[in-house]
Amino acid sequence: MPKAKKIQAPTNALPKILPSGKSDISFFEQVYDVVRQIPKGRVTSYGVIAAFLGAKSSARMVGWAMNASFTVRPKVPAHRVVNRNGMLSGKAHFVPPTLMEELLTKENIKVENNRVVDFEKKFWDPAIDLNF
DNA sequence: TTGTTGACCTCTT
DNA sequence: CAAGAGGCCAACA
Repeated sequence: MPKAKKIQAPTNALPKILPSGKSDISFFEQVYDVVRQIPKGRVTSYGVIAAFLGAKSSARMVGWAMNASFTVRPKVPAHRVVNRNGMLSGKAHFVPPTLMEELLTKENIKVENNRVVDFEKKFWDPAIDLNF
Protein backbone atom coordinates (compact mmCIF):
# COMPACT_ATOMS: atom_id res chain seq x y z
CA MET A 1 0.00 0.00 0.00
CA PRO A 2 1.98 3.04 1.10
CA LYS A 3 5.27 2.41 -0.53
CA ALA A 4 6.48 5.55 1.20
CA LYS A 5 8.33 6.56 -1.86
CA LYS A 6 10.05 9.87 -1.88
CA ILE A 7 8.67 12.00 -4.59
CA GLN A 8 10.13 15.25 -5.69
CA ALA A 9 8.16 18.16 -6.96
CA PRO A 10 8.31 18.39 -10.72
CA THR A 11 11.29 20.31 -11.97
CA ASN A 12 8.98 22.51 -13.96
CA ALA A 13 6.63 23.24 -11.09
CA LEU A 14 7.28 26.93 -11.26
CA PRO A 15 5.72 29.28 -13.77
CA LYS A 16 7.61 28.90 -16.94
CA ILE A 17 7.47 30.83 -20.11
CA LEU A 18 8.83 29.11 -23.14
CA PRO A 19 10.70 31.04 -25.81
CA SER A 20 7.97 30.11 -28.22
CA GLY A 21 5.51 31.71 -25.84
CA LYS A 22 3.37 28.65 -26.27
CA SER A 23 3.02 27.25 -22.78
CA ASP A 24 2.71 29.43 -19.72
CA ILE A 25 2.68 27.19 -16.68
CA SER A 26 3.09 23.49 -16.21
CA PHE A 27 0.22 21.10 -15.91
CA PHE A 28 1.20 20.29 -12.35
CA GLU A 29 1.19 23.89 -11.28
CA GLN A 30 -2.23 24.40 -12.80
CA VAL A 31 -3.51 21.46 -10.86
CA TYR A 32 -2.14 22.89 -7.64
CA ASP A 33 -3.72 26.25 -8.33
CA VAL A 34 -7.13 24.68 -8.77
CA VAL A 35 -6.86 22.41 -5.76
CA ARG A 36 -5.78 25.26 -3.52
CA GLN A 37 -8.99 27.07 -4.37
CA ILE A 38 -11.32 24.26 -3.39
CA PRO A 39 -13.55 25.82 -0.72
CA LYS A 40 -13.38 24.38 2.74
CA GLY A 41 -15.97 21.71 3.25
CA ARG A 42 -16.15 20.87 -0.43
CA VAL A 43 -14.54 18.18 -2.56
CA THR A 44 -13.87 17.54 -6.21
CA SER A 45 -12.47 14.79 -8.39
CA TYR A 46 -9.31 14.14 -10.36
CA GLY A 47 -11.11 13.79 -13.63
CA VAL A 48 -12.97 17.06 -13.30
CA ILE A 49 -9.77 18.93 -12.60
CA ALA A 50 -8.12 17.31 -15.57
CA ALA A 51 -11.05 18.12 -17.80
CA PHE A 52 -11.14 21.67 -16.52
CA LEU A 53 -7.51 22.12 -17.46
CA GLY A 54 -8.20 20.83 -20.93
CA ALA A 55 -6.63 17.43 -20.42
CA LYS A 56 -9.76 15.37 -20.18
CA SER A 57 -8.02 12.00 -20.31
CA SER A 58 -5.16 12.91 -18.06
CA ALA A 59 -6.81 12.30 -14.73
CA ARG A 60 -3.88 10.07 -13.78
CA MET A 61 -1.56 13.01 -14.01
CA VAL A 62 -3.68 14.82 -11.47
CA GLY A 63 -3.09 11.85 -9.22
CA TRP A 64 0.63 12.15 -9.76
CA ALA A 65 0.41 15.84 -9.04
CA MET A 66 -1.23 15.06 -5.73
CA ASN A 67 1.48 12.55 -5.01
CA ALA A 68 4.05 15.28 -5.29
CA SER A 69 1.82 17.88 -3.69
CA PHE A 70 3.24 17.13 -0.26
CA THR A 71 6.57 18.52 -1.33
CA VAL A 72 5.07 21.64 -2.83
CA ARG A 73 4.53 24.95 -1.14
CA PRO A 74 2.23 26.51 -0.37
CA LYS A 75 0.58 23.39 0.82
CA VAL A 76 -2.11 21.81 -1.28
CA PRO A 77 -5.31 20.43 0.31
CA ALA A 78 -5.01 17.10 -1.43
CA HIS A 79 -7.55 15.56 0.91
CA ARG A 80 -10.31 17.45 -0.87
CA VAL A 81 -9.67 15.53 -4.04
CA VAL A 82 -11.28 12.13 -4.50
CA ASN A 83 -12.14 9.94 -7.42
CA ARG A 84 -15.27 10.01 -9.53
CA ASN A 85 -17.26 7.90 -7.09
CA GLY A 86 -16.32 10.05 -4.12
CA MET A 87 -14.02 7.39 -2.71
CA LEU A 88 -10.83 8.22 -0.84
CA SER A 89 -8.57 6.37 -3.21
CA GLY A 90 -5.54 8.33 -2.05
CA LYS A 91 -6.12 7.75 1.61
CA ALA A 92 -3.25 5.28 1.89
CA HIS A 93 -0.79 7.90 0.72
CA PHE A 94 -1.33 10.18 3.65
CA VAL A 95 0.71 9.96 6.79
CA PRO A 96 -0.84 8.55 8.75
CA PRO A 97 -3.33 6.97 6.35
CA THR A 98 -6.16 8.14 8.57
CA LEU A 99 -5.22 11.78 8.11
CA MET A 100 -7.25 12.28 4.98
CA GLU A 101 -10.43 11.14 6.61
CA GLU A 102 -9.70 13.20 9.70
CA LEU A 103 -9.15 16.38 7.77
CA LEU A 104 -12.36 15.89 5.85
CA THR A 105 -14.27 15.22 9.04
CA LYS A 106 -12.97 18.47 10.47
CA GLU A 107 -14.49 20.24 7.51
CA ASN A 108 -17.90 18.73 8.16
CA ILE A 109 -17.46 16.16 5.43
CA LYS A 110 -18.58 12.77 6.60
CA VAL A 111 -16.71 9.74 5.37
CA GLU A 112 -18.03 6.21 5.41
CA ASN A 113 -16.39 3.13 3.99
CA ASN A 114 -13.74 5.23 2.28
CA ARG A 115 -16.45 7.20 0.59
CA VAL A 116 -17.66 10.77 1.01
CA VAL A 117 -21.23 10.94 2.26
CA ASP A 118 -23.44 13.18 0.15
CA PHE A 119 -20.66 13.41 -2.36
CA GLU A 120 -22.89 15.02 -4.93
CA LYS A 121 -23.85 17.75 -2.50
CA LYS A 122 -20.29 18.43 -1.39
CA PHE A 123 -19.00 18.28 -4.90
CA TRP A 124 -17.32 21.41 -6.17
CA ASP A 125 -16.91 22.08 -9.86
CA PRO A 126 -13.98 24.37 -10.71
CA ALA A 127 -15.70 25.37 -13.92
CA ILE A 128 -18.48 26.96 -11.89
CA ASP A 129 -16.70 29.02 -9.26
CA LEU A 130 -13.53 29.59 -11.18
CA ASN A 131 -13.14 31.88 -14.12
CA PHE A 132 -10.21 31.30 -16.39
C1' DT B 1 16.76 4.86 -23.98
C1' DT B 2 13.21 1.69 -23.20
C1' DG B 3 9.88 -0.23 -20.20
C1' DT B 4 7.03 -0.23 -16.15
C1' DT B 5 4.06 2.01 -13.06
C1' DG B 6 0.34 4.73 -11.24
C1' DA B 7 -4.02 8.98 -5.46
C1' DC B 8 -8.05 7.84 -12.83
C1' DC B 9 -11.69 7.72 -16.38
C1' DT B 10 -14.41 5.88 -20.17
C1' DC B 11 -15.59 2.84 -23.56
C1' DT B 12 -16.07 -1.93 -24.85
C1' DT B 13 -16.89 -6.96 -24.19
C1' DC C 1 -24.21 -5.79 -14.80
C1' DA C 2 -19.19 -7.07 -14.10
C1' DA C 3 -14.72 -7.21 -15.85
C1' DG C 4 -11.15 -5.93 -19.14
C1' DA C 5 -8.53 -2.78 -22.06
C1' DG C 6 -6.93 1.55 -23.76
C1' DG C 7 -5.43 6.23 -23.18
C1' DC C 8 -3.07 9.97 -20.87
C1' DC C 9 1.92 11.59 -19.56
C1' DA C 10 5.48 12.20 -15.82
C1' DA C 11 8.72 9.81 -12.83
C1' DC C 12 11.81 6.01 -12.03
C1' DA C 13 14.74 1.85 -12.60
